[in-house]
Amino acid sequence: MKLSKKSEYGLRALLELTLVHGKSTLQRHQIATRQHIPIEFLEQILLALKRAGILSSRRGMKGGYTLIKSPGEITLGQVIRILDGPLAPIGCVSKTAYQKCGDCPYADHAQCPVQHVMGSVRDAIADILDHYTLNDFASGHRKE
Amino acid sequence: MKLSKKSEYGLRALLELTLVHGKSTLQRHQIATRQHIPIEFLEQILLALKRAGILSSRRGMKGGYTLIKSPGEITLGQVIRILDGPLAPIGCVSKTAYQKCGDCPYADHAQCPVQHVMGSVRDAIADILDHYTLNDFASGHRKE
DNA sequence: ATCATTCTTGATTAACTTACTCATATTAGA
DNA sequence: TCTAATATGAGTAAGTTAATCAAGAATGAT
Repeated sequence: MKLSKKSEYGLRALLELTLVHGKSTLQRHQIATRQHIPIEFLEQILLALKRAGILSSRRGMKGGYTLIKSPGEITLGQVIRILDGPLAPIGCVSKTAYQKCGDCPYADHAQCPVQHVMGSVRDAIADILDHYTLNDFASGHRKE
Repeated sequence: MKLSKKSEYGLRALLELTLVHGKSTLQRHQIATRQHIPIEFLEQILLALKRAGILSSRRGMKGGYTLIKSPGEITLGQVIRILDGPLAPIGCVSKTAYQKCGDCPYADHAQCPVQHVMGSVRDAIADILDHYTLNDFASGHRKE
């Protein structure tokens, strides 16, 4: 049930970008020093987020990274799915990346007790993270 | 956010023991074949659960494993903590195994946005798993 | 007592994942 | 064209997961 460093760093990097959103861009070394993230690892993370359409970048002098969407439209759930994969504790209860469990002894999957509990765990996690935006994150509390 | 095979196997093994609880004991090979679990790996899991005081065992002919407590008193949260460690997504929000995050740039930990969200995720997970007993698990739904 | 059966313990391992690092592009601005 | 920045891909050390193996110790049956 762990959040990887990759996701943690990713969230912290996006936090910095949220704080300056609309005002300026940030370069990787600025993000790295502000959040104590190893710079080369941070780079990979930023590029993954870029490929996923969450931020854009410019090279050369005056280059840097910016959020491409408004921080109110990006949820932590989206970010963690990009960097860590599905939120679900096991593949067979994932809604965004379902995978059937090969060795499950329950022919009728709906009867599997593991699937039953883990389904509710997944829903509880997703309910929080898919409604928690970068704005909520930056202000320290969820809106609504 | 993954549940390990170890915990999954552990839960499925305890399910079998719950089904025969009060009636008979089960040997490791019975559990292994009923739930398609590699037998030597299962053994490690059963012994960990034994050391944790959840089940007892007898050697020799007519040996086997039994639940030492009533299935209504054992929660999935307990089992997963034994086999996988804390439920919390990051150490700094664990209530049963707190660990401060060394590189966190927030001097005042209560101000850390990551800690804030992950705290509620932890609570949501624990709220489900710490109230879900082996009885609920075996019958496929939570009591209350 | 002895033997087969079953749990017990500890060591070992192959494959995978995590968290990086490094080298080498490529692009943009001065 | 020189320099500051991002881009890309390969490589790696350490740790975790999911087992496997071998040898020991307790129990019951004969």
